Amino acid sequence: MISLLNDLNPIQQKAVLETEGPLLVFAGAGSGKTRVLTYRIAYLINEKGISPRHIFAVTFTNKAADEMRERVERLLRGSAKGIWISTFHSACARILRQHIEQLGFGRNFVIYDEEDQERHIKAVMKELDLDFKLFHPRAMQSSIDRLKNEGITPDQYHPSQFNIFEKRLALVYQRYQEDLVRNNGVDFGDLLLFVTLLFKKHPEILWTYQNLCRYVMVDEFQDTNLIQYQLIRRLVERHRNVCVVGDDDQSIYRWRGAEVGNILNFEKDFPGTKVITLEQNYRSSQYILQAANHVVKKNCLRKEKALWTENPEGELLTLYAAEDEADEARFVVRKIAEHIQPSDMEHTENPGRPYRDIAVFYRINAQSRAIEEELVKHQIPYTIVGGLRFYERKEIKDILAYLKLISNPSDGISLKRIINRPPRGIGEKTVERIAVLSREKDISLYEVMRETLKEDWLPPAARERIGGFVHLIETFREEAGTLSLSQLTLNLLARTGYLQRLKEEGTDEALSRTENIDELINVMAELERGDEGVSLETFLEKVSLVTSGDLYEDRENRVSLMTLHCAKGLEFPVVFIVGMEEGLLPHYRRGEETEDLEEERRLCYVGITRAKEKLSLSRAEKRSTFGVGRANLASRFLDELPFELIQVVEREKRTETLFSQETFWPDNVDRYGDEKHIAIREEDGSRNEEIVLSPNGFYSLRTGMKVRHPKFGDGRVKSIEGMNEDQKATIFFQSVGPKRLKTRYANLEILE
DNA sequence: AATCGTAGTGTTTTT
DNA sequence: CACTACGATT
Repeated sequence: MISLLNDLNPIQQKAVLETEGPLLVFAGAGSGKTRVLTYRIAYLINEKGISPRHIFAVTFTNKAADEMRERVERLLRGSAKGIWISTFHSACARILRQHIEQLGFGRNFVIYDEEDQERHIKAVMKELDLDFKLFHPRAMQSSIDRLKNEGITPDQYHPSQFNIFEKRLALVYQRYQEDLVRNNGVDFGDLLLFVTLLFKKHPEILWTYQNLCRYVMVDEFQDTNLIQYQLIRRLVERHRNVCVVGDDDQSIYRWRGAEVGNILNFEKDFPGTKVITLEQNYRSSQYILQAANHVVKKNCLRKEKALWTENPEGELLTLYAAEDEADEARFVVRKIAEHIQPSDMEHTENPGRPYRDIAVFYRINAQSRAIEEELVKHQIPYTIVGGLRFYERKEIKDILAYLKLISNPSDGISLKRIINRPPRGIGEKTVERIAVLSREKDISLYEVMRETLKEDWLPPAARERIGGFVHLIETFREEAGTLSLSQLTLNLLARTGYLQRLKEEGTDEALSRTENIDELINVMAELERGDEGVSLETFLEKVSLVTSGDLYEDRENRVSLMTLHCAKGLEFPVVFIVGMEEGLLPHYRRGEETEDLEEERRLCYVGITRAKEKLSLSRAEKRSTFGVGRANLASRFLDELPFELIQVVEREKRTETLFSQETFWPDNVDRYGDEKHIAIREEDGSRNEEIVLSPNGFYSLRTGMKVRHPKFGDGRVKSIEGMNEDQKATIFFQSVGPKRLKTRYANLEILE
C-alpha cells in the first residue's frame, strides 16, 4: 500500500486518506481525479478493510464506470467484486428493478428514450386536442423533464393560472404519467424521480441502501442536478462518508438541469466538510494551460483556483482564420496529415503520430460534415464519437421495440411502432380504434388486441390481421423463455419478414440497415458468450442506458471527431477546435445572460484543456448554415486568449485574383511550410476586404455563386466544366446574358 | 392501406 | 439542406 500512495502527490494523498466524513475535492482539469478516486477505493478496501459491497461510486457515463472498475481491479489485482460502480441512471434502474412494484409498476418495466417520450407526448397531446403549433411537443417534453429533475410530480405541480402554457403542461404531464403506468414504462427522468419517491415512501428500503452505501463517491459532481443531489444526500445521511469530486469550471450541462450550486454549496449542506483542491495539472503543456486559465478566469461565478504544471512550455497555440468551412476543413486535414507524416523526416526523432493521437472538436454536430468530407478525400481514418448512436437507428429501434413488447406486452409505444412494420395491413384507423378502446377500458393496447379476437369490437378483416399479429407475438413470448436472445431475434427477423423486406428494397440504405442488424446480433452473441447468459430484460436495460460515448473504442487507430460536450473527460496529444466564431461558440441560441455566456466559456475551457501538446484553433469567416451562407465574426473567446501564446497562421492573400499566381495548388500541397513565427493579433473589424477566389480556385467556384467580372459586371454561375486550369464556366450576366468563359482568364471575383 | 411528392419547418449540447 | 408531416394519388 505504501507503494500505492507513492504514485500520488501529497495533496492527492490527502484526498485518498481522508476517508471519514464529507469530503469535497475540487479537481482541476487533468489533475488526476480519476486516479484519486480509484486509489481511494483501493485504499478503503486494502488498508481500511472495508468490504467492497459497502462502497458505491457514481459516474455519469458507463464508460467512466467501466474504466474506473478496470483501474480499481488493476490496483487490487483483480478483487474488485462487489463494489458498486455505476451511473446514476443504471443504479436507479437497478434499484427500481427490485422495488418498483411498490409504486404500481411491474418489474419488467421498459425504459423509454427521448424519441419514445416524444411520440408519447404527442399522442397525449393529440388526445387532449392540443395544437402542436401552439404548444410544441418538444417544449412540453423539456418542461416535463425539468419538473422531474426538480423532483416535482404531477400532483405537486401548480401552474400559474395566468400562464396558458403551464396550465396545459400540467394537463399533459398528468396524462402522460398516467399513460406511462398503463404502458408499464418509465422515462429517464423517472428513474431518478421514482427512486426518491420510493425512499420517501418506504424508509425501510432507504435504510437498506443507506446501510449498503457506507462509502459513497460521486464523480463529475458539478453535473449533478437537483434530484441526483437529493438522492445522494438521502443515501449518505447515515454514514456521511461521502466524497464528491468535480470542477465547477467544467460544468457544461446547466441546460439539462445540472446545478453548479450543488458543488458550490456542498460545504453548507454538509457541515464539517473537508475541502481539497487539486491544482497540479499533469496533462497539458504550459502554454495550453496558461491559455485555458486565462479564458476561464473571465467567469465570475466560480471558485478561484489556478492550475499549474511542471510540464514543458510546449508549442504556441495556432490560430487560423479560414475563408469558409471548406477552407477550414482543408486546413485542419492538411495539418493532420503533417502530424501523421511530418515533412522533416530526416529528423529521426520525429517519426510522426498515430491517428489516434488527434482529435477535432466542434460546437455542434453539423460541423463534422465539412471535416468528414475532407478526411474521406484524403483517406484518413476517423470515428465520430457521439453523434447518431447505434441504438438510435431506426432499424435497431424497430427490433428493440419487438423485443420490448415481447418482454413487456403493456408497452404501447413499442407496439405502435412495430404493429405495422413491416406493413401487415393494420393501418392508422385500426390503431386509433384500439387506442380509444384501451383508454375506455383502462387496459393496455395489447390486451385490447387480445380481447378483440373474442369480442366484435372491430370489423372482421381487421380482427383477422390483429389475430395474426397477436399470434406472432405470443409465439415469440413463448420462445423467449427457451431460446437465447440472439436466436430469438433471428427468428423474429425471419418470421416478421423484416429482413426479407429490407432485401427486397435493395437500396444502399437498406443494405446498411441490414448490416446494422447483423451488428446487433453480434453484440447479443458476444454478450451470450460471457459468463452467464443475458436475459432479455438485462439486455434491454443495458441498451436503454448506453450513452453516446460508451461505444467509443479508443483502441482503433483513428482520428476522433466529436462535440465539445463529448470531449469532456478525454485527452489527446493534438487537438483542433474548429468554428471559433460568434454565434457558434458562444452559440446564438443561448441568451446574452452571464450564466449562459459563462457556460459557453467553460465549454471552450473544456476543449482547450483536453489538449496535451498541440492545440490548434480555427474559425471560418463565412459559414453556410443550412444552405445559406453567413459571415461570422471571430469568437469573443479568442480575444480572451493572451496573444503572446498565439501564433497566427496566415491564409493566402485574398486580394489576388483567380490564378494570377505562378503555381497551381492542387488541393493539398504543403502551403504552410514557412509560417511566420510572429505572434500577431488578428485585427477584427476589417471585414470589408475584397473577397476574391482563393488560389485553389478551380475548387472554390461553385454553381449558384454570384460573381463579378471586370467587363460584364455581376452574374451568377450556371455550370462549371472541368477542375483544372482549362476549367470553363457558364455564367449568366445581368448585362449581357449567358457567357461561357475560361475561369483562368476571367478575373472573377466571388461576391457570395 | 401504402406510397409518393411537396411544402413547410427547423438544428445545441445528452444522462 | 434535410427532415418530417401532411396531402394527393394509386
